Amino acid sequence: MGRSPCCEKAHTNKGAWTKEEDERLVAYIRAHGEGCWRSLPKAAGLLRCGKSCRLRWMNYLRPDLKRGNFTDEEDEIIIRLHAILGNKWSLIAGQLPGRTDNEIKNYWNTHIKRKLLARGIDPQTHRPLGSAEAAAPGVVAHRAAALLHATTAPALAAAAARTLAAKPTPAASSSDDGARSTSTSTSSGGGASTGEPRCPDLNLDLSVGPPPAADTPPSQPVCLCYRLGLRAGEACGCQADKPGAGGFRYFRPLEQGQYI
DNA sequence: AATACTGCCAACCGCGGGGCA
DNA sequence: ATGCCCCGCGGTTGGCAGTAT
Repeated sequence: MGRSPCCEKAHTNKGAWTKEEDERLVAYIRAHGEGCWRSLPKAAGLLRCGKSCRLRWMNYLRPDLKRGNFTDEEDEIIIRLHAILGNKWSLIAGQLPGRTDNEIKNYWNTHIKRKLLARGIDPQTHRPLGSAEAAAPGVVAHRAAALLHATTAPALAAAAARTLAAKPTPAASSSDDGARSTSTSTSSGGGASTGEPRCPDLNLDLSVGPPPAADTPPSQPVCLCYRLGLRAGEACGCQADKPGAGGFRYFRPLEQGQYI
């Protein structure tokens, strides 16, 4: 087939963005909004490919980005979500307003992995280090799929289930610096599951039963964030306290014996 | 002071999926 | 039904800054 290159590479700049380029991009998006990234560079007078423009905007120039260090609370949210979703950085980022997938990915590889290792937890499997058992792909995938069976957010659930089915605890980046310095004792996946929680210090039981202090019966759709112990206005980006409002991320637990 | 090493992060690359003709 | 186009994602790389020797 052969996909054509995304841009005329010979006529595009690469590498770090200059202040002028940033200003042009911001000015254009302010005036026209985010639109077709492929045609944006030309329209904005930038010698960049559309992908580069999108990345620069998404990861650096967007006005709603939260700059600065991650809080401990954000750390814990990332860890919890990673235990369920694996390296689905965009999904994780979706739960952390103002943070980008790239930022979270970098932060994971440089900080959180080390943090987990210091706690004696394998950052890949979220199991105690030294444990002979690794998470069983099938079991984990099925469990995640069940937990994330979506009603109004099929993409999220499907992506999570797909990911975990394909690679339940995706290997960390093999070449990045964080991995270079920390990814030594991790297992390569596979092996039998004992049913033991992947991360014993985290309550990841999202599958059944009402959430804490919930007045919703188990069969009701349940917000993933809510099940993770988040609340709207906190790190949770949805509006779990406003039923019926848009932007919900609801997940309905499967009935007993139900499979996806 | 110079050099080597390490950590961090912005940016790039290639692929997969969805939409559309 | 098929193929193309575009977007978005995850993995990876490169360069800069800080630290150690």
